[in-house]
Amino acid sequence: MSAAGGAPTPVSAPAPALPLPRTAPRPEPPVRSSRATEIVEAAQRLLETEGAESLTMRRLGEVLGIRAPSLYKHLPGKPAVETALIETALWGIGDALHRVVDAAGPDDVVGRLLAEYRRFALARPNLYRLAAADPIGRADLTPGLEGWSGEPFYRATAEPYVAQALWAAAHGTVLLELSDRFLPGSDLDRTWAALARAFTAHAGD
Amino acid sequence: MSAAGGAPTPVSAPAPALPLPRTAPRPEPPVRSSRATEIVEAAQRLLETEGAESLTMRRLGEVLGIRAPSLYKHLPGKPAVETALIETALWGIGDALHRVVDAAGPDDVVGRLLAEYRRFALARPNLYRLAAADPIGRADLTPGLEGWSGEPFYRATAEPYVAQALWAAAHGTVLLELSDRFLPGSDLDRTWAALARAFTAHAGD
DNA sequence: CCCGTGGGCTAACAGTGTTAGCTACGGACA
DNA sequence: TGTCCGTAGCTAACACTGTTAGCCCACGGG
Repeated sequence: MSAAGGAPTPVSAPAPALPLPRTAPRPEPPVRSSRATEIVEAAQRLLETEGAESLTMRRLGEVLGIRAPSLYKHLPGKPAVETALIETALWGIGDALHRVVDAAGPDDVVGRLLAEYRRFALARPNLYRLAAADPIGRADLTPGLEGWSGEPFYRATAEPYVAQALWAAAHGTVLLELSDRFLPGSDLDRTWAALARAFTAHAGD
Repeated sequence: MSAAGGAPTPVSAPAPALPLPRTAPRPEPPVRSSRATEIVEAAQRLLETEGAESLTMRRLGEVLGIRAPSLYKHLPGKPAVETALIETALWGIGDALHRVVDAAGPDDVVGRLLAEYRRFALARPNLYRLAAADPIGRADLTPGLEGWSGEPFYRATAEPYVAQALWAAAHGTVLLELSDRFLPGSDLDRTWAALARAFTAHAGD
């Protein structure tokens, strides 16, 4: 999987220079009280079944048979709920993608990675959108989680900046697909295929 | 600008099959009353200077020397203000990108296009984020605007699905850069360069 | 003169996140 | 057994959001 080797060898690039965690360990999930865990799980169900606009403190209390202010006995506020959900998403994505990179040989790692990324996001659209919402409370995230969850892209490309570009491209494509913003009638499989092709070596051309 | 032209000829692909507007005319901006125009302009200033959370009807009235309910004499509601701002963004992006494709010869069109896309978004971060927010009120957008503003990507790649992938990739990269979600210490110029390289023909390799 | 309309106003409603303060239960300890 | 204290619920309330109803005044045309 070096330079002139077999398949994935991405676009040749100038010298990489960036301190990167190559095999960061999976971070430890934070310890939460059992009731807090129940609340977060209920929030996730609520988010997926009824959408982001229904994820309100009063509604969340309602599905738990509780009034909204009581939630504050277990969690400091709504941002904490959202952060917990974002972490759920990041752990899920990280596990799924690492699994793909572990399993697949180096033939078409990029394609498999993109497929899994897409599959994950489409299966939990509201959760993915929440995690993609702009002002991520990075200070409150489990340290190392964000990096670890994106690491499979680095493992699959072997060049840091290509990895970042690939990750960003996957992110953007998923977002546009979720928001249904591609031209009506588009065959999105082909869009994803074009993306994979762009990030795969063109030795056979 | 046909198929077997000069340089940009991207990744070779199977048969494209999608009804695509190749040179859609620039849509007509909607006619708004002069007061409504003032309001939208004030909203844009407010959005850029104070951020999205300050874009509230009361605050918007305040900067205009007016109470919030009076705004409803000119515009049907807040979604209408946001739609107007999104249209502003789309027209701006479309004009800027078409200009690039018009001017640049076919050498490194992709790179120039990406650079301009990035420049535009970074100059108006809050506006771009607003336009990127998920549930775009497509029904209320000026017809043809969305397609026209993305058309430069099609002109630059000559293959529809590569164009979609490139557009999505640019979108995702901008969003991550705006949200500061790349690894700290990253040289984003290099990330963008890697993206451009991935979508450029590798004839010289 | 009268009348309508454009463009402002206040009051109010339903909904949001959040805080303060009360209360009831349940387990630990003297 | 009696006391105490923390846990986990509650109601009332505040400040904020978008939005509607209804009032009022100035201006311009028949």
